[in-house]
Amino acid sequence: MDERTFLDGYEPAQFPAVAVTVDIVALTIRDGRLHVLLVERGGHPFAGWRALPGGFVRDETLDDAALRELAEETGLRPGEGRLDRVHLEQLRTYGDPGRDPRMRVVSVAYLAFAPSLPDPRAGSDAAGAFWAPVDEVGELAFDHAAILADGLDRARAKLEYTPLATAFVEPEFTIADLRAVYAAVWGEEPHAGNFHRKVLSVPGFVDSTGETAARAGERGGPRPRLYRAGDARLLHPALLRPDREDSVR
Amino acid sequence: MDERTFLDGYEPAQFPAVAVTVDIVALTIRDGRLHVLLVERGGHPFAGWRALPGGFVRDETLDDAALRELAEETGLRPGEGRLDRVHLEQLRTYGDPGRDPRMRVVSVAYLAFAPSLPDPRAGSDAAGAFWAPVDEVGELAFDHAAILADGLDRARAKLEYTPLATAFVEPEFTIADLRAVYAAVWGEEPHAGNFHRKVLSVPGFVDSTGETAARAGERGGPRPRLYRAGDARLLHPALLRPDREDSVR
DNA sequence: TCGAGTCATACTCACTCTGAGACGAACCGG
DNA sequence: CCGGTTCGTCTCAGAGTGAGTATGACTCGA
Repeated sequence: MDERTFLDGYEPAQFPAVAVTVDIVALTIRDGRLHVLLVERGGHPFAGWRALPGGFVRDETLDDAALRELAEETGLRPGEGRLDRVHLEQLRTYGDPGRDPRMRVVSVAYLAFAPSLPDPRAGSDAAGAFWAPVDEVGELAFDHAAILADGLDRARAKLEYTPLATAFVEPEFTIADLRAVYAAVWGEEPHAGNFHRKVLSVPGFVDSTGETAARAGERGGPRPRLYRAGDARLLHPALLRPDREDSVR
Repeated sequence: MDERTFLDGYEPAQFPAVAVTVDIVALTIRDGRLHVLLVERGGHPFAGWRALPGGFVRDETLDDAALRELAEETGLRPGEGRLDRVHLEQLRTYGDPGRDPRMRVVSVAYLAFAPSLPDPRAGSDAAGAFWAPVDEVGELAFDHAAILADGLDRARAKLEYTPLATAFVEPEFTIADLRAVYAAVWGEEPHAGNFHRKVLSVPGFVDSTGETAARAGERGGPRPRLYRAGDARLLHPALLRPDREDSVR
């Protein structure tokens, strides 16, 4: 029997019934604080609980499913306006039996980073979607609290060695804008002078536009220079976090 | 309707039919070269091709499924002998429609690191399993070449900032053993003196046993000291690879 | 219009980490 | 016993680091 004949007669039947979903950890910065996109669940199970946005995978790639769900929950369309500037990457897959009481559900979690997006309008699966500060999230449905924690860990780590921070700011930004991203995600303010020196010394992190902001900050100071994201994919040398003593355990 | 009533009447039916599998990128070092565990496929599709070991997920966690598949393909049992020293971590999930011609298959890939394991005996799903040097792998079935490439990238990167290298060596090892791991995975020999200094200066990377190897190497030299893996989970400072100019693109 | 406060940017300084090389002693095979 | 190899240590110059200071451009409110 050759491969053609085999495939024509193939009967996809005796594998366990499993549903595959995507869940999104969408992060943005509003008012200097890190926020995550949540939905309030309308139906069982966990009716009324907060949860990460997500849904079943259709006849599409996993990446496309994540982008579609993100678009549905925020009310924006892929490629429309600000949504095409979103950075999306696969985080991890969660598939413990029993994580969903209905049936076996394997969920591919995605991590999304975006400049401040408008307030979302409700999608079809959710009674409502909204941005919540990550330090005021509280309990979440399913194992979503663990997924969010993994997403935050990943985001904090990737700020160190990738130009990820540029995904949180407008296309033209100042060094201070970038510093505010690090402060919000890491929860501590980097030393302004050293941060400035390091960002400019890493090849390909930022490109100067030659322009200067039209106005200074609200509280004064000189008008800062404007930069665009460079073409680096990895920061070399990295911008390491101030000493964390969590290296051992 | 409360949640109990909802769940009792829940009918898992109208989600798309998807199969979930695990695929394993199992790496080890033999004769100073990095090897990956492969199987030769017995049945269609890709009959006769080489592939990564893997199989369907049963009523078990994804991690357990990966461990079970690894045990089946190597002929070792979990917890038996050397297999309990294997380091196993989730790599990434691959789910493009069409990656398997039979049906929609979402595959959760795992990365395994082990000290040199005995030659495997064939599992049930595979006509045979064997270790192949990673630089002589050639074409693989499905999208397994891409999975392997992602796994190698991850392994090379994790050597820098985690004590992963200790998973490739015996419980008691010399600094030179460790250096050989870095040389095999990175493809270049680190500077012996500097490597020695850095390994010993990173807190928690290795602990001295106080012992000395019974014999020196085949080609002479003093008898090296023996070490055990320390309790660090992250290396601080990291052992960075010699300059790679792939940071930009 | 003026003064106090804020901030971008540049610079200094002491310290640490790094790569490259050198060296002596221990140990191998022949 | 000898030549060659390796372990472990040391040195040195250069790069990167955190912490602090300095200057002048800008804000707001008096």
